[in-house]
Amino acid sequence: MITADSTKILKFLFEEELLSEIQKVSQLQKVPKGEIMIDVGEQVKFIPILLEGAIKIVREDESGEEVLLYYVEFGNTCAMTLNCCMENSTSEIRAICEKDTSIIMVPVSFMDKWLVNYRSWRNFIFQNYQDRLNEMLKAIDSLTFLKLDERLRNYLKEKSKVADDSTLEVTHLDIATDLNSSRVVISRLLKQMENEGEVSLGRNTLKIKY
Amino acid sequence: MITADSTKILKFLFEEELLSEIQKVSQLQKVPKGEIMIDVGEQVKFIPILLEGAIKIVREDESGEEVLLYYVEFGNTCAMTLNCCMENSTSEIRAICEKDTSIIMVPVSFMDKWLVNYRSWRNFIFQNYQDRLNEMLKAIDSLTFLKLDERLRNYLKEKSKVADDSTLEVTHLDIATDLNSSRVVISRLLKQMENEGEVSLGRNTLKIKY
DNA sequence: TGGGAGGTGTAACAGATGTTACATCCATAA
DNA sequence: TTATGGATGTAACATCTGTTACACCTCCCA
Repeated sequence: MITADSTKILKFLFEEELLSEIQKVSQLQKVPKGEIMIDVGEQVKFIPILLEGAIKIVREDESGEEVLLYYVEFGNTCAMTLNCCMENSTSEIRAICEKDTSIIMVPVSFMDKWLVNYRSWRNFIFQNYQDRLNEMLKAIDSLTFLKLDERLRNYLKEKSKVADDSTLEVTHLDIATDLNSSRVVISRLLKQMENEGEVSLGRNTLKIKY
Repeated sequence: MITADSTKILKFLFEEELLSEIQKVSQLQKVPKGEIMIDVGEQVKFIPILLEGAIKIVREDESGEEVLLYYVEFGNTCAMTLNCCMENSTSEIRAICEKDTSIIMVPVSFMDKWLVNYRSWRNFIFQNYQDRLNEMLKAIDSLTFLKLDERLRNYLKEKSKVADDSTLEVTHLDIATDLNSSRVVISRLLKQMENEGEVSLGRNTLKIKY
């Protein structure tokens, strides 16, 4: 059970009746920046809907190497998670809070009933699957067709969009991890970009200039 | 309208009543090996369900470079296509017949009604979204974490599984295109694999030894 | 206040992949 | 039969990315 106020900002997504159902059965969770919300191998029994903040979704292989897949923002859910909560399998991805975040947790048991009863719920679920497929496609494009310098540019642009700030608080190592590269390589490329006037660099910060 | 026989082999997926609805409203299409079924930028107004054969799904960038995403086989549909037929957008991918193929084309207008009325249809659609997301994840893993020689091995294994034959009819250029690499590089790696006894090479053919 | 941990800069080198160039081989159409 | 185009083999080289090593800086805590 959560307050009606919490769900009100989702009224552009769901009809009144569904909103009050959501409100009745869900829990509100606040997760601070940097915290791992869902980790690889965990069971998930809730459908998370993002009220505020942003979550970054990361893939990890057996040897512990990572790569950033995409961000989930306000009003969306993570289809990769739907995946595992419907199949009763474990998470293939890690979800990390990029900002302080509030999410509504809907028990997965309502999924099917709402699909039948609410068109808006069907739309929501499908829209999310489609958005996630498109994000994955973008990730594949980037990995396949772009060199690291372009991937880096896109990464910084996207990250600054999510942060809504052209100054980012990141280390070169953070970036290297997200791009599955190495710190030295990222430092090299960033220095080049600085020389070209694309960014300015500082300890733990980086400003994108337009 | 198609014959009842055509849909009978899908009875492990759908209940009797839905099967007969499908039969009433669908069209059967046969597409020969090598033909492009759906191309980038095309509108799709049918949900394709594969009865026989296999389809390979390929991503292309603006400059015409390609990469293989995954195969769709018997009893499945292509979620990337669902995507575009539901949103009324155009296809982001190309679908090419890997073998002679029969598909049922279901008009997209039935999608929503069946979602409400048939649990088996809901399961089918969600299972497909999830399978496709997992295939995309596999593609990302491969592109991110593997060197080209391992990607090549996986590619050959997968292709031989789909063909159900350890002898493949392919040129080195075909392979290079699917992996977004270059012919010379693939020839080099294949020659190495031949020297290690992993494959034997011939003109237009390649046999995988175990 | 001194020392350690983590962040950044840079050079030198290694390995993987892509490119160019050219030879040869095979199948088939003229 | 010969000519042509596509397929393959191979060498030499270019480029991108990763690795290792080390210097130096900043911050914070003992």
